[in-house]
Amino acid sequence: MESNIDNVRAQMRKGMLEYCILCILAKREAYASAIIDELKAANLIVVEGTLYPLLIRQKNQGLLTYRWEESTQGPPRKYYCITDKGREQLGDMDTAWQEMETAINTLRG
Amino acid sequence: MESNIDNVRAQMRKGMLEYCILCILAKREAYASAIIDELKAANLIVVEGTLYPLLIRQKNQGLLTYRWEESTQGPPRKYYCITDKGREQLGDMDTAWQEMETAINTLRG
DNA sequence: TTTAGTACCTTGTATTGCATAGTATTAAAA
DNA sequence: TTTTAATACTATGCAATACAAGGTACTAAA
Repeated sequence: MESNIDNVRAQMRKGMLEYCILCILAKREAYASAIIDELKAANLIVVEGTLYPLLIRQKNQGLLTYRWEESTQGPPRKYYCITDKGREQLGDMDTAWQEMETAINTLRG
Repeated sequence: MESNIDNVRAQMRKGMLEYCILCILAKREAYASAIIDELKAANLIVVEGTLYPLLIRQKNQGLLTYRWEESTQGPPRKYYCITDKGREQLGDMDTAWQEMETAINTLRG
């Protein structure tokens, strides 16, 4: 049986990963593995099979673009960067996040 | 077409309502309509069809109990109150929430 | 006795998030 | 030359949420 808190975390995380991706790419462009590393550094464990569909979806929504860059350590890397539309969406997400923080503080206080 | 921020809010909210219910009931027992009112006061709009199944599930998980109380303004009310197990779960959820806050601050900072 | 207000509950469904598992490509290392 | 490590990508499907819509039942007032 799965521990309860794991499920709680999983549920809370839903809808947050897209926000996290935009947060990362708002600071600098990055390729998938680097994004995964940064998420891991923030204690959010994400695997490739989770991240790629998200990146593709955000790219298709016009929130991201990408460019190829050669690497001496394997195949070319796909560097994603945020678009103007992506920054706009990120602003909306900041707002939503702050509202959620406010709501929790109101209820918990 | 639905506005983007509404969708963002909806996604972020997923998984948060159970936490919010426990937050409310940790302060005082309440019946469904009162819970909806308090959620609304925190800018979280929830309808009955959403709340009732959640309350029933949390009751079945042993997180809540309830007692009936007569009302002079209509049918009896079902007052829910949080159990010890519910407070334990609430503690886990507080932890998960704080971890999420930390993660976002790390990524956004 | 009908109507309005309050309260509780159920069912079905759209959405969709994301995990699992597997494939393909490149270059360096053995 | 073969293996390994790093990277990119796809397909499939489970699990879970929250909402919409509809139903039941009790009380009091018109």
